[in-house]
Amino acid sequence: MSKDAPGAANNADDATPSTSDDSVLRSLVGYQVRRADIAMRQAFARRIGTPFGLTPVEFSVLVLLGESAQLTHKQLSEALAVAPSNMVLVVGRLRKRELITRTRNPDDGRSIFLLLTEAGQALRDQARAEVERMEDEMFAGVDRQARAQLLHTLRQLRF
Amino acid sequence: MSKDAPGAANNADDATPSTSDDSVLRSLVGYQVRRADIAMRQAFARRIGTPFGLTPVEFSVLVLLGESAQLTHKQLSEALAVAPSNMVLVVGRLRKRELITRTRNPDDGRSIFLLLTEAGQALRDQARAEVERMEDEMFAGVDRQARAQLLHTLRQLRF
DNA sequence: TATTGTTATACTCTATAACTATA
DNA sequence: TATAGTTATAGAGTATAACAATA
Repeated sequence: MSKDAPGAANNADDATPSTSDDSVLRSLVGYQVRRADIAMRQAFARRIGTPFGLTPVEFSVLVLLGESAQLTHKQLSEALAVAPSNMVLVVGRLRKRELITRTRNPDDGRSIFLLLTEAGQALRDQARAEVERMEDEMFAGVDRQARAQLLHTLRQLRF
Repeated sequence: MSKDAPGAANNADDATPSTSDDSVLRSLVGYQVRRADIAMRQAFARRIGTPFGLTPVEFSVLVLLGESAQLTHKQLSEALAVAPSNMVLVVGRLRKRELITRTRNPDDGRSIFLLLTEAGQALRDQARAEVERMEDEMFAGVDRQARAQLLHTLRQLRF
């Protein structure tokens, strides 16, 4: 089916000897997912991380708070698979930049509602637009149907 | 353009409030790839890492050396996107366990050829079989065509 | 007693700089 | 001078244990 892009065979003294491109690693999903993750995190760092001063997790927190106000540390922690102790640090950084504020939960004194400030909303909008441009460019050669199926298949992963 | 995935509104006292499952994060490839990577690394740790004492990179080194004898540190480093200084540590661990051996390159005294021992080959075969079983299970609900297309699309990523 | 947020800490991965020996 | 391997180290990300406040 897929032509599998064989590429030119390498000469023995070629500068690009047998790499992982030829390997059975190529057919392991775990390997390809890891490579894609590395590539996308590097692109994120260059396109969003440096210009906006946001890590992927910080960006995700802004997006989630932009959709549902009054999430708690715990909810963010679970949604993003970040340990509660580490989420405190993430939220602390965003709070110091006045991108989010806190209000106590009136019904349960243990938890704290987090909320985007206007600056937080503005940064979220800019960053999100840039992320979408970035992904469009990275998948420029891939038709939208294949890209949609990629998302669909990844979501079916059992873990 | 994008319909912004409204989803059902959550009750305030719902046990499953708006998580990333409802979020626009769901439609970002970078986010889904990262989730898949985390899931597959956890599964790898449980199924291969602990029983065989191998990290994903160590496993990949064994696979590459199993296919092309006499690779160098530099070649492994480039193929697996691991810094040369860190590859030294990876190879050092495998060497201490006598899974690989070293022979000097007779044509260039600077580089060193790495080679699987018999124990290294045996471990590689066992680990690789287990990895394939693991992936089959994790993609049990996904037809083989979709799984093949997943690999194909991931490989098309531009970075 | 259990849960939320928090602090402190350790551990792994990754990145960078500098050194050696060979070319 | 350039390259392969190596050492040491610093940083980021992640994981764990313990604690205070609240339920």
